[in-house]
Amino acid sequence: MTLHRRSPCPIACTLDLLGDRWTLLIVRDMMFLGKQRFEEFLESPEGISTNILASRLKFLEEMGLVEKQPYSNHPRRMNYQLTEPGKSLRPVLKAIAVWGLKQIPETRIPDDEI
Amino acid sequence: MTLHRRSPCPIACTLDLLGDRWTLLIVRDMMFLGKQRFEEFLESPEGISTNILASRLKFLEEMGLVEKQPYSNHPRRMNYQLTEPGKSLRPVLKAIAVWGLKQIPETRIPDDEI
DNA sequence: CGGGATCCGTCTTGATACTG
DNA sequence: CAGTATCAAGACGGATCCCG
Repeated sequence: MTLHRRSPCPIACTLDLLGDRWTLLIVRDMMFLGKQRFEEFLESPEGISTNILASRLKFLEEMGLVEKQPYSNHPRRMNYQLTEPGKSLRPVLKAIAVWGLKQIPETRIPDDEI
Repeated sequence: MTLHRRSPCPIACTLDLLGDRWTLLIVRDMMFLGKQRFEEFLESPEGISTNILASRLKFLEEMGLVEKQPYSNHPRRMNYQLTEPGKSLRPVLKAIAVWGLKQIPETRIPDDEI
């Protein structure tokens, strides 16, 4: 969540935004698992905690990668969806997944993930 | 530097290894700028500090992504080079760079970077 | 001089408890 | 259900020290 830009390098800047252990997992859940609600993200096996999830969702929203909308007529039910810039992270997640599958033993794509 | 595996997901596992603001920048310096020495990494504009650099280099070595060798006949001069698994991160860095260039304003590839 | 290790103050993370 | 408050633990950064 660093907002200070360390250099003009696109790799450094992207890592400033997304270089942590959680942010891209939320994007993964949205992109490949179709998750949209706070509680759904909490259910992922990595076990993100509520304050981290809230702060990352807010940051993704501020970055314009995610949009938050009220869910139909439920009072406090929120819906998080990837924007087009958010969806454009797909090749990044794909490259990371491919590398992990090849280089890290015993990683695998769950059945419900594309 | 988390060694605890949160899930079998290749994205989560890769983020456990490389999901921080510094590790992939060292790989970038090796891969695109041909840097090989401690002092060269320190010179990058992002300004990594010596303790962080030392710990990340050690971790990359432990992961088998980097190899450390004595430099010719200089006594303590060390040489850090990417192994084949390390070099296989190229598509990941490429995808990150492409995304950053397109989505983050005022990022650019320095002239000396490919 | 090159390559770290160590200390220390600060900032960030994350687990848990709590709230509307 | 969807978060916020709290607070301990860890990561960062930078200065300095050390060692061949």
